Amino acid sequence: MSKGSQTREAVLDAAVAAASTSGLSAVSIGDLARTVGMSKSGVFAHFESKENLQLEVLRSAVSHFIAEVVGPALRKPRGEARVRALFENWFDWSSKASLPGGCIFIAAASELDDQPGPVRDYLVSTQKDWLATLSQAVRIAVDEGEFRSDVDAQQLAHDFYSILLAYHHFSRLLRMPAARVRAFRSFEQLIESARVKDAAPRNSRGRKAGAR
Amino acid sequence: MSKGSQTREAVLDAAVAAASTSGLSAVSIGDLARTVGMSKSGVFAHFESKENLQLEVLRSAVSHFIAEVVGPALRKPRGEARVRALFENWFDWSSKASLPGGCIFIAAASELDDQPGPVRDYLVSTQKDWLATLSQAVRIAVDEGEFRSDVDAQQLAHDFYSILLAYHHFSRLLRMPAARVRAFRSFEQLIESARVKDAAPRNSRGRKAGAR
DNA sequence: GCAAGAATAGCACGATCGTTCGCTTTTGCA
DNA sequence: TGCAAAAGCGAACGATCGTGCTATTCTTGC
Repeated sequence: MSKGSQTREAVLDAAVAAASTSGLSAVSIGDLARTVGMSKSGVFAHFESKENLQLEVLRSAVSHFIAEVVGPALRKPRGEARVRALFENWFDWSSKASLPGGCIFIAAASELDDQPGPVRDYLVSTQKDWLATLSQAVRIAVDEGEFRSDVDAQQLAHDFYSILLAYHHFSRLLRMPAARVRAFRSFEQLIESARVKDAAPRNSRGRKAGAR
Repeated sequence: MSKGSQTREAVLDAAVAAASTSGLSAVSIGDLARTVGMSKSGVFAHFESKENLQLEVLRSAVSHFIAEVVGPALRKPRGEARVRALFENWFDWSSKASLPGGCIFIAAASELDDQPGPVRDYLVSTQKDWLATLSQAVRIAVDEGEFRSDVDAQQLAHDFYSILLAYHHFSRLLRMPAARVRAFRSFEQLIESARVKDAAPRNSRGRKAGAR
């Protein structure tokens, strides 16, 4: 890797960390230069504009997200295991050290929701991709016979998302230690209610056979 | 009301609206002065500092919230009706015209969650109050015999909150028309699972008498 | 209707913002 | 090893930020 893209990545890493705590637009190029030990113009030269810097920050975060959350989960077996991995990896990602302010996408979401432009557009597209990935994993679990066939995959993905949003809110703003427990309790409850109930054959409602 | 506090309120109303879309710290005194048709120093004179202005913006939003959400709900009968009113009023509040960027507390929450200081402190205290109000209403519904006695009031309040957070996220960022439907579906499901089930007496688990 | 006091305007300040430009240093390939 | 290209620096720009200070204008109680 050339020297240029090397420092460029260092700058982006610092910018991602800063943006997760202070927000995308609050990260100034001057601050950024100071934390990486460069001149303002030296930093600026790597990005044609501040808007482009913000885009690159999100892009960098996305590729980390894919490498640390989506990738490992896709290596898990199809079905509930993969759904769990997606959620748990996501959870870990949002509280890892390199994101001192929590999940940068959640922070960016409420910052950009009324700021039209390419940065918002990109964020929206990544969030749609992520929602699609989640509901796709749920649909696979249905196909594999682990989740009930009447499970609404999109609604379940939506519910997973809402758990993480609440965790973010309660743990970061209110510093509630119970937030993590509550989040996983809600998650387990959702999984439980989606599962095919093998142990309750007395139930009178029609059910598909227990798959494999 | 004196002329002073009159314009002061006009400034605050404009500031609340602006903060709901752009965030508290993105609202500059210059912009504010322009929208209300005053000079920068004229606006500034009403607040000793920008930090104080932000505090007053939140305080103003809180008193509106109490007047439009909490107050009317407390006038409803104790029990499920009041719980419903709290949630629905909250929902309406977060999408009313004077808050073009949605619920200002949710916006402020993710903006301030890593910015220590009096503004954050105030926001945290109001959010704790609101959570307490919600779970108190749930507890009353339990006492009245409308909700099951094993309902975890805090968890339910937490779940209500998470529905609204998700609604905010999906409707504002992703502009999903289905967000509202999903939110109310989740809400009804929570209410349903909290309700005392009069129509299912065959259930073997111990239950209290059907209370009035 | 006038005087006292509140409300607002005008101007200036230092700081910081994103951005540009010309120059120097460093890098990497022939 | 030499040299073109890449990378980084330093200074400066216009704009805007929050915040003072001093006038001037407007409100309000008598």
